[in-house]
Amino acid sequence: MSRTLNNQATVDEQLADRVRVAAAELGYRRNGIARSLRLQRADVWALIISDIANPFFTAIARGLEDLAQRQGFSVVLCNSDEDPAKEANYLEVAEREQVSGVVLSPNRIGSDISPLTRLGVPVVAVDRPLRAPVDTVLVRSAAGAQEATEHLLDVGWRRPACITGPESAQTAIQRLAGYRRGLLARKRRPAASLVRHADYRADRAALATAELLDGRNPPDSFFVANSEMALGVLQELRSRGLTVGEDVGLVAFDNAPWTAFTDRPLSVVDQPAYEMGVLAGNLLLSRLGVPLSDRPAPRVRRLRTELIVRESSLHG
Amino acid sequence: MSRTLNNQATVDEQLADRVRVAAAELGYRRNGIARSLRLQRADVWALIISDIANPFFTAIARGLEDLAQRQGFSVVLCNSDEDPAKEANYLEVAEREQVSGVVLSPNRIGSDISPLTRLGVPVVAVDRPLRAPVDTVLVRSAAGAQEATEHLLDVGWRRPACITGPESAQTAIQRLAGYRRGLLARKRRPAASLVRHADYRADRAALATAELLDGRNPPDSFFVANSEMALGVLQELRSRGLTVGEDVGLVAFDNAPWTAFTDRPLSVVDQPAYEMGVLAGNLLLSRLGVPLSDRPAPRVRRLRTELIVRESSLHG
DNA sequence: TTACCGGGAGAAATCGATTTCTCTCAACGT
DNA sequence: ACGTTGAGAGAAATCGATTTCTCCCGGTAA
Repeated sequence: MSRTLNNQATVDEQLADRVRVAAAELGYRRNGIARSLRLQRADVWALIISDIANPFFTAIARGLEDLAQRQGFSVVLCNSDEDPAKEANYLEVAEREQVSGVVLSPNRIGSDISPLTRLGVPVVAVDRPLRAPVDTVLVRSAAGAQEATEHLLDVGWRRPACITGPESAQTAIQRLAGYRRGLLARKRRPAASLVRHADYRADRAALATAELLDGRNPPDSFFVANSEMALGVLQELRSRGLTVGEDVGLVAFDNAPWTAFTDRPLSVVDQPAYEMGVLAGNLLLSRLGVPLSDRPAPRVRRLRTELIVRESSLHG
Repeated sequence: MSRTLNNQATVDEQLADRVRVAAAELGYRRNGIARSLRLQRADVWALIISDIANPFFTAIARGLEDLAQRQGFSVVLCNSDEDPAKEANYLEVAEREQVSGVVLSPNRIGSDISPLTRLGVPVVAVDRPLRAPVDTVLVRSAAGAQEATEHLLDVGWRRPACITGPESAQTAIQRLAGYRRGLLARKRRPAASLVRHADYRADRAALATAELLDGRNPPDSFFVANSEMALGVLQELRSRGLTVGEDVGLVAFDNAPWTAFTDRPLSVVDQPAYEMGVLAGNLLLSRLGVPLSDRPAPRVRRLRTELIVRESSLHG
């Protein structure tokens, strides 16, 4: 039976046919659980992302899933919701269910994945680094931020501010660093008074914008570290009657679908999220059939962003 | 061992302690696969949604997951991507892995879930009905559309158009029907020339908008059946120099995060997506421990929408 | 004192697909 | 004609947790 259904060469074709016919007639369905138990693995990957409502992560999910599907794997999507406890729970679920691979956007750099690595389950970190030595897919956030900042300066804005994420987030740190480098590359001196850490949410970004604009030496433009915060910035600017791409310059991270449709369309730093998902899947694949001892050293891949200039960064 | 770890009453506490200590020392981790094989079920629910990039569905996912987590279940999220083949594949995966329940937003009313129901795995349909007799969570789309249309008329718009989804989508049909009822309720005669079926995507909605505006008797306002199409409408209006909430009225389905931040903020029909997820989970729960024969007849729950009036529907 | 009852724990069966083992039969070479 | 080889297929072992079966022993009642 097993030999027939898995198309082993040693089975007489005539008998195999009879088996298949009988199986079809009886409505036989193979039990994936029993199969996994015997094979010590499931044809399932887990993708544990930190925010299912963030289009950036859902794009990663699509990339990973399209690849997985082509390779005969299914993807279990889990939402850790930026909550370390939930993340730990899902890592445990992944371990218990013996998925064959895990892609994770870790909440903290120190997230504990040892139960998985101990069992030889390959783990790939995406978007954020992990202290543990695993394959990692990152974005050249700093370079993207630098390019965005230089762009603002190049089109004529003189005092770009930076609204970045929480200090606990690697991506926020990188984007701030890139902003600073952009200023330096254009012979401007970075000023701490032009930098605000928000929490990647719209509300706090709106507050930060207000603060900046009410400061002694207000900025004339903004580099914003993600698209949700850009919404907050836009709101605050509008409430003051300021138009982006005219009175104020704006570039934000993330090429969310709606960014092309706001008034004015947003200039954005596009992260190759879909490709990140595909790449993470390929890294997983490259370790799947391979015994622990033969596995290559962990690799870190850094993908380039692309600056998409629309209208919000135009200089009036 | 099993008795200890599952806290059976019949185990001597002292022995149980020794077992637990030993288990901890050896780094014992229970094999969820073997457990599922024996118990003939996994503590996993599958949620098969049709578009992971749609905030409406991710909100359903959050609701379902929060409930599941409280009940000790994990949620496997699968993305059918409006593709019947993918949907069928994931239904099969769910069957093979013997998940204990499935929540599905079916691509077609005729989607075949018989393999699951035959095994006694409860299925709940969300957002869209299924011909098969299962618990279903729907939105009172028609009522929401009617309310939105009446609102447009009540604030002074005289010729609202309707841009709805494809004719194959139940939700699109419902929303169109609601639009018609709204007109009739205010003594207006629905005109086919003011109705367009787009495909729930921005591009086609932009085209439809252009068509309507270029018609002989153009509309002065729009009821749009989802938020992504609203993006397309906004784009087309802006390219013609028309401002919503001033020159043109607009109400759209879906309270997406960005709708509050566009210029002007969009008046929307808010669907209780999170609650739908919770409700679907509760329907699943109510059937889980119950033998097939004792199960209640399938129930259909219809949730109310809420009209959120912002500025895009204001009459100039 | 003997018979019975019941708690507790070790041993064995169970779940279903896969893999390994073993046996049969036929073909081939010497 | 006999021994060897190998293909093919049925039987049995395997994966690991749970559940059932069995047995032992202490306590209680007759």
